[in-house]
Amino acid sequence: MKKYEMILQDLEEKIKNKTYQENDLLPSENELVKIYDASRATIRQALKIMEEKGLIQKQKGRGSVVIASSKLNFPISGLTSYRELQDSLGFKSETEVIKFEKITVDSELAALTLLEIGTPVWYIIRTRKIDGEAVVLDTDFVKYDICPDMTKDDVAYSLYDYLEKQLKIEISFAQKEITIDFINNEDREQLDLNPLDRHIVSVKSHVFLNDASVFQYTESRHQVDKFQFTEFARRQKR
Amino acid sequence: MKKYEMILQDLEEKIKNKTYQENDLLPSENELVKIYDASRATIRQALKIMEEKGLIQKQKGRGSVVIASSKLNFPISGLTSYRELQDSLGFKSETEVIKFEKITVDSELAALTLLEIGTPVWYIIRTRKIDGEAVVLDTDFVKYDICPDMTKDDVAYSLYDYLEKQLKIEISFAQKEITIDFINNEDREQLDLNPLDRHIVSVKSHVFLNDASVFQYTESRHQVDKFQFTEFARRQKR
DNA sequence: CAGTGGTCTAGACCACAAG
DNA sequence: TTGTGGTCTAGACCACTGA
Repeated sequence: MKKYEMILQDLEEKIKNKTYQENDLLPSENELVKIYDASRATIRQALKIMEEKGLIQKQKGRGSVVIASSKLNFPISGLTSYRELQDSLGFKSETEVIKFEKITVDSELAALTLLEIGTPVWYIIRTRKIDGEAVVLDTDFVKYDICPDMTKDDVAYSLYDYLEKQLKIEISFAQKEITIDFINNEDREQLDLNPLDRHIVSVKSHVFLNDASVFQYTESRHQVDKFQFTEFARRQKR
Repeated sequence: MKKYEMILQDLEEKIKNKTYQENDLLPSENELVKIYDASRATIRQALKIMEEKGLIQKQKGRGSVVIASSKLNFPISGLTSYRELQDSLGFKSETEVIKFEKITVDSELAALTLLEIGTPVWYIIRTRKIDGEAVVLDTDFVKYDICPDMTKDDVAYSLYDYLEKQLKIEISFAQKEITIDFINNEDREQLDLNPLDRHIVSVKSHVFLNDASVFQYTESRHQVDKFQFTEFARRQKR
């Protein structure tokens, strides 16, 4: 393991431990240099990541404050898959695979997915049940060439788990869009919706690999009262 | 201006210019060292920021690819205020200040805002109109001590503009939560809602200063069909 | 004032991608 | 094999904070 990762891990542990408490200052960078026998640049790399994660807030001339994140409810934000989310919250959940087939991108689909016309893709539709109630409808288009041997069972568990852990594919970033759409016939068919509801939350994502190519397009449709999205956001300097 | 900021600005300009086109590789870090007469660490600092902004994707052993962001619709994400959003989209918008008064945080409000009981705060309610239609209802609690001289006119234009540009307050980060709530009486009163709608999008934010203290709590309630949220998210390594 | 984090330099070795 | 980005070092000066 890299040195800055070890330092990072140790500092995170000590924050969980309450060795460093909320609103305390961490040891100064120069002290951390001595503690971990590392250069200041290496220490700063670890601290940078902690700042991005929302664990500390650095202040020039003062030090690094441990952020009172326990006051805040939730992991923090980012690109999180359904299973990870459920695991972290401890809900019982099931996935039903409605459709699992190989198709080819046509012109209409190309505009939606940003994949090129003619690209073979897996076309996957799944419902997600929590406590027996179908609350999420997922539609996925995944580049076939990346994962030709994928099976129905793999996607029933977790698509991301299969791609990242089994195939060691490196997912790099995603562009997401959240909007509120009208409920359509398929939503009614597949989900357990309140008859009075007219709307559904739609989360559309383009997911990219390390080489900056699109490899997946997903739409997740969530029952409105089961939906929650949290984000830790740093203010952009312009 | 700092050296890495100048390099950053120049590279961003050259991407907008199409000097460096989408899916092209930037010059290598060692070439950039020569071009800008800087150390590699300084070059890397500029590139790091570009990667975080979603402008480039770095690849070990290959180089830095310019991301095809023009395929994607929208600025990118982050903590964005209403006026900035409207400016960037070129909509005509008006703000009406419904309430603007000084109150003191009681125990109920303390739990909501994470401010301490007894803290004096500005209590502000505003509606946002686009093309004459009231679509957003904002409720703000802002620490009074930070901005005692604030006026109704300041918040009618833009709260963030006043705090950041006039008072030079440095907003550091925010924790946001998006949920779908039931429409309440105040929503009906203040917003131009479809009578058939039962739900509204609620965006709740705790906003923090550089010293990691809460200084504002905001709830924005958006008419469902006018709401859109986009995010550029990098995959977290665990 | 002393100590902090922010910026910058010049060098080094490594793992990885591509030809 | 060559060149890339990733990691790491040892040093330096600066602007800022708080006593």
